[in-house]
Amino acid sequence: MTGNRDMTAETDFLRPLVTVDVVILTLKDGGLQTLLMKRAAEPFRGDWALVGGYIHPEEDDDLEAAARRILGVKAGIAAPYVEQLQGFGDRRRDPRGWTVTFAYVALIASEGMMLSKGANADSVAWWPVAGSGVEPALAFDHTRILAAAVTRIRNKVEYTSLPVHLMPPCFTLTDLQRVYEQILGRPMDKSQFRRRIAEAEFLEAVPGEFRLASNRPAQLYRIRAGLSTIFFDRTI
Amino acid sequence: MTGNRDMTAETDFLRPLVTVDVVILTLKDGGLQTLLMKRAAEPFRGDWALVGGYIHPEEDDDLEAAARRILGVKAGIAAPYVEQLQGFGDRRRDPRGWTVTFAYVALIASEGMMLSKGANADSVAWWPVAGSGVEPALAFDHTRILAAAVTRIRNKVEYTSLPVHLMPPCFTLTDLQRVYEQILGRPMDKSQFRRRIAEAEFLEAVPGEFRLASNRPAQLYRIRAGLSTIFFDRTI
DNA sequence: CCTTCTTCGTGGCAATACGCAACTAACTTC
DNA sequence: GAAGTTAGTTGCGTATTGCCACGAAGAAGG
Repeated sequence: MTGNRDMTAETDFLRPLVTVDVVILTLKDGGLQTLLMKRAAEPFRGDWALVGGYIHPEEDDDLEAAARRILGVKAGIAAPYVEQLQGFGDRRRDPRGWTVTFAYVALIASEGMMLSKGANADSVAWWPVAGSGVEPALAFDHTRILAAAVTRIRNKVEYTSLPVHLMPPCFTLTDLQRVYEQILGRPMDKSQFRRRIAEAEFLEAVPGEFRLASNRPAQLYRIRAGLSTIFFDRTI
Repeated sequence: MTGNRDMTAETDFLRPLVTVDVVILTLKDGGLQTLLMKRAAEPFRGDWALVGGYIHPEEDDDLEAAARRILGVKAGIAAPYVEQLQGFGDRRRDPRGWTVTFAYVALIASEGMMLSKGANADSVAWWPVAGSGVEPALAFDHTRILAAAVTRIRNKVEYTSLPVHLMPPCFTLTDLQRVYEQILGRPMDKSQFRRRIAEAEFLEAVPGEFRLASNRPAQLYRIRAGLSTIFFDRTI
């Protein structure tokens, strides 16, 4: 026992560095992909890592605001779907000392991703997610964080409308079904799928808009105004 | 812009105090109840608050270890079901300055709860959860944390075997059904309930053990060895 | 203009699951 | 041994699901 720890004033407790790490997921080339940055500084220099940064309490009102700011500054991404995943505070996760992180998951549509190089990385790239992880070993405990994120999203897709955040503003029901199928890794029945979407009533047809090809045109849909993620009664 | 923030060494970033707050839930008197401590110190002196404490990075291997240690030290509770809920880091949540917390949820069986008075509280009590909260206004943002915990647990009960952690080591299927009903607030069909439990195969009959009363005795069950929380295919 | 090709969107069952309620079982009490 | 109470199972009408097929709507090509 150190003896004096429990008697010290609150401000004498050990204070860690606090970061936010964001697992950015999108759908590219028929599967989930995540945005990683190659670390330019020690520790783990040269390793791939999640997009993350320190919280600036003076300008970040809360944790989600910090996540969104970091998303903008480090990856040039604005206002996607952002959800807190979990905190990680293992005392050995950072060789520099005790560092805790709040992990977030962000979903963005495949389009409109402008990648800007961060000050702390010399490279940014999309990596395909195989299983619940990615090919290279990641810095810190980021492999574990990524796995937790992918598991969370896969589970949630089973009973929510979460994949709409991976879609462009207008899309067809077939498009949406493909996205569900790619995330869940299994084919779904067209008839069943459309029944579920219809009774959840979170989409609306865009009047007069159709996707045209050399076949029957498909109705375009968009998310009904004011609605965020919908929870279905049962699995989709 | 302060100008010098982004150029400082990592160790110069603002470091918050880091706490763990545990929402302890049990089933008493026919409903969910949560364990609260009356604060003996400022701020919020005299207000009720969640059981919480500072992380001791030298002795807590990770966040869950800290939660379990605090559970033991502050509430005298050992080894129940513990799950991380969410992190809260709003810069205004603590009037003393920036403090972040990792909120946990703990479920314990109604029996075997020895309440010990913590150094920082002059009173400990169980409060019934009405809706998703509790009658008194809580210290800090604990009302919000409690609401998030109750919502999480209620949702999870719909499709998991989570309520077994609120049960004694041996129990009857009728007991378990009552627990589900009390948490979800609605009656369930006996036949349906037993089918779901049977096909999930996470319970085993305790051979020869029966609950005796002035009527037909009921088979006692226990959780099968090595199993934790089960996710059902559909809602129970 | 008519045939072919492709994808869209809906409709039609057979099989399964669910909700509901009755029924039997087992044990105590009077 | 009749009454009362809770345990545990069975049966059945109805709703939901899974699966597949059919018609619709366009482009392309002869």
